Amino acid sequence: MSSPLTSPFSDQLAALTAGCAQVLSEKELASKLALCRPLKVKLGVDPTSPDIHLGHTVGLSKLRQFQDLGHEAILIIGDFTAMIGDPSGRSATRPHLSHDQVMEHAKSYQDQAFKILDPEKTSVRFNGEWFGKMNFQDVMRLNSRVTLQQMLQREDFRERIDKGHPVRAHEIQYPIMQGWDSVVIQADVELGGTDQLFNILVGRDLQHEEGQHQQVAMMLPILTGLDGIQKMSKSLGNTVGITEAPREMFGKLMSISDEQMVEYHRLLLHEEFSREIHPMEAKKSLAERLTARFHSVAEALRAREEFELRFSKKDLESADLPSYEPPVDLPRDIISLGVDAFDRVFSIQKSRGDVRRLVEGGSVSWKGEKVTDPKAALFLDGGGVLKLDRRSAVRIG
RNA sequence: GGGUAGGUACCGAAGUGGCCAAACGGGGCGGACUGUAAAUCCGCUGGCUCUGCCUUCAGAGGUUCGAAUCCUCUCCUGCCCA
Repeated sequence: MSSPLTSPFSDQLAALTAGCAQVLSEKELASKLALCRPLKVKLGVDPTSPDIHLGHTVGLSKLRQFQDLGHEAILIIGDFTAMIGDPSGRSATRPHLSHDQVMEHAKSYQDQAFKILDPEKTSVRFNGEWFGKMNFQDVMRLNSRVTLQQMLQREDFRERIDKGHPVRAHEIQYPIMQGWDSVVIQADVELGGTDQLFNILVGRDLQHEEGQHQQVAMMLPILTGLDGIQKMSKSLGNTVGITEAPREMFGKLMSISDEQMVEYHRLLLHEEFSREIHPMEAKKSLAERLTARFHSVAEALRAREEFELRFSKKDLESADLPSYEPPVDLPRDIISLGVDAFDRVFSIQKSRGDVRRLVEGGSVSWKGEKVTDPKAALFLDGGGVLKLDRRSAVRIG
């Protein structure tokens, strides 16, 4: 392929806008592309948690696409903005993070982002670089460029005000800061989820104030999390992390609803979901392909086989389960064993009450036999499989 | 600064002296059914040495045989006024 920058800009336009929920505006993007120079394309991430999940990859993939077409990818790590936390799509103030916490997250964030981006061609900028230097006067000057009324147009602020929920003054700084990032790096394009529209438009306003060309806003659809309702977000516990083990990833993807498959195909595989195939087959294929993307084809296939063995055929005996060796001094009653196994093998803290409920609910089995008596003691000699809940089972001995 | 309404479990929301570990709804978890889908049905949803005991109803004291409920002070939030 010849240098992408020499290709007619219209070729790029179609490819770049594909998959976008909204582009403000395509016309502006077209004229920027017509300049036949690498565009500065900005994507901001806030390291509010240490891991990148599939939801993040939607934007990162789009950024990668720009990169591959010869544009300049600028990944903004919002070490300062993360301390505020984007109030987008939230009905409550975010918990405050310390800068140290944020910087810890930032490192792994960056590493994980490079699983998608080309590290050689990515400029990574921390917005603490400029915000850290600002004094109060600078902050006031910046704030004077926007009006309170503008900030309050944001629907989530409005909503909270209407509901009588507090909106703290620092929260309205968030869009201003995100906008200022664009001014500092002189962004030509900013990518973001549709919930970022307001913030990105503030960026345009500020750029205009500063006499810069305004960035094009490219809004990407937001990936729904595993609950099928809310957006994928670590704090909602509905994510698939890109560093998760193959079988975790595969298993989690198998739990999405049929309706979500359309969206997952479109946003993650960039293709239309075919209704021709049996939904379960389609889902397995989806799970396998995505697992392969972050691991390997072989690992993905193995994850699939494991899944089929374990969950479709329910053959726990042959499944590759983590082994568990209970401490010698641990009582052999089902509750004690369960609590200890959850803790040691899965790093899940369960109370004795939790495990008791699992037992009473009929979830626990030992060597294929249900154990429903919370007082039952297991005779472990000879070993066997201890199933704890839907997803957790261990092999003893 | 003044007035006023509030702060209950993951969330929403009852309860206003004992029958309150706290109704109800949502969410979550488990089971049945399945395709780890959806829908539906059933159970569970503070901790424990579990027919009982312990810690919870913003926080600290107090009244009382007994408090989420009454009193005092403190902290926090909304709304109205300034």
